[in-house]
Amino acid sequence: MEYSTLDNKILIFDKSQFCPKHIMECGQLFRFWFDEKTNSYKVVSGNRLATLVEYKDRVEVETDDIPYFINYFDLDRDYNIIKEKIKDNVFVKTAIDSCEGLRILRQDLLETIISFIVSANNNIKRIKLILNRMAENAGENMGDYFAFPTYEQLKDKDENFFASIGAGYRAKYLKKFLIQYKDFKKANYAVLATDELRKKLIELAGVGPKVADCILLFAYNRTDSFPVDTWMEKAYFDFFCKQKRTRPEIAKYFVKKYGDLSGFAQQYLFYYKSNKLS
DNA sequence: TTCCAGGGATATA
DNA sequence: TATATCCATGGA
Repeated sequence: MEYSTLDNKILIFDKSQFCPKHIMECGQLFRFWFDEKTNSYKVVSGNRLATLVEYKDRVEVETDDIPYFINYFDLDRDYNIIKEKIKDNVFVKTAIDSCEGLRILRQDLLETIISFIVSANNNIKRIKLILNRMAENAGENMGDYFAFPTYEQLKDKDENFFASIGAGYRAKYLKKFLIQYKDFKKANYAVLATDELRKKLIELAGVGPKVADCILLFAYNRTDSFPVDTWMEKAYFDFFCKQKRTRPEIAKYFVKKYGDLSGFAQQYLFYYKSNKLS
């Protein structure tokens, strides 16, 4: 996709490939805030901030770290080619039309794993609440916002800390995960093939098949993964096939169908279904 | 009051 | 390997 930079801004004129609302509100990240007064989104990734301001003819991404957010927003990928390739089904076509300009982000690994451990059997509003309280109570105060906590800031927190910010029964998973994470990070599993990497992720506390697929897609950019949650299970039965399958089997069904474009198809369908646009 | 949310861990067979 | 049950919390 074409874009340019000017001072502390990234300028994007092709709004069909970059819509702040659709990128932010599709459930792949949780630390963002919409400001009605300025019609803009603020998004925090780790300790970095970007502000997305939408105008009639363009979107401006304001940030102090332009290279980081060029990668974060995956700006060098052409989504119009992808959209054309997966429009094989009227529901996918309708889903894409409902959220054109959605992009899959390249997010920080630790923040993504923690976010999706918290997401299990939870709703987006409460996931955001829990993660923001985690940042406010353990992360660095950056003035206008709180950074997501680093591993060093989290590793000595006990289970009670995570319970106190509302994580519920996931508190013990988070504590156990942090103990496992040091060796996980050291192992450099990023070189593994997607299926092997998924197995390693599932060994982590609080990470099952669905959460692993979210980590694969949103942190490792493995677009040959297809997270199946309660909404995608509904989409499968409503739009694709009446045959009863478990969630991992539904995921395999879609990966066989969409291959390396599975993750994109999944995000369009998730946005469409979870926002009850059908 | 009951159901549900970007499910996972555990027990049981 | 396959199924059933339990799990904190808060909004609908």
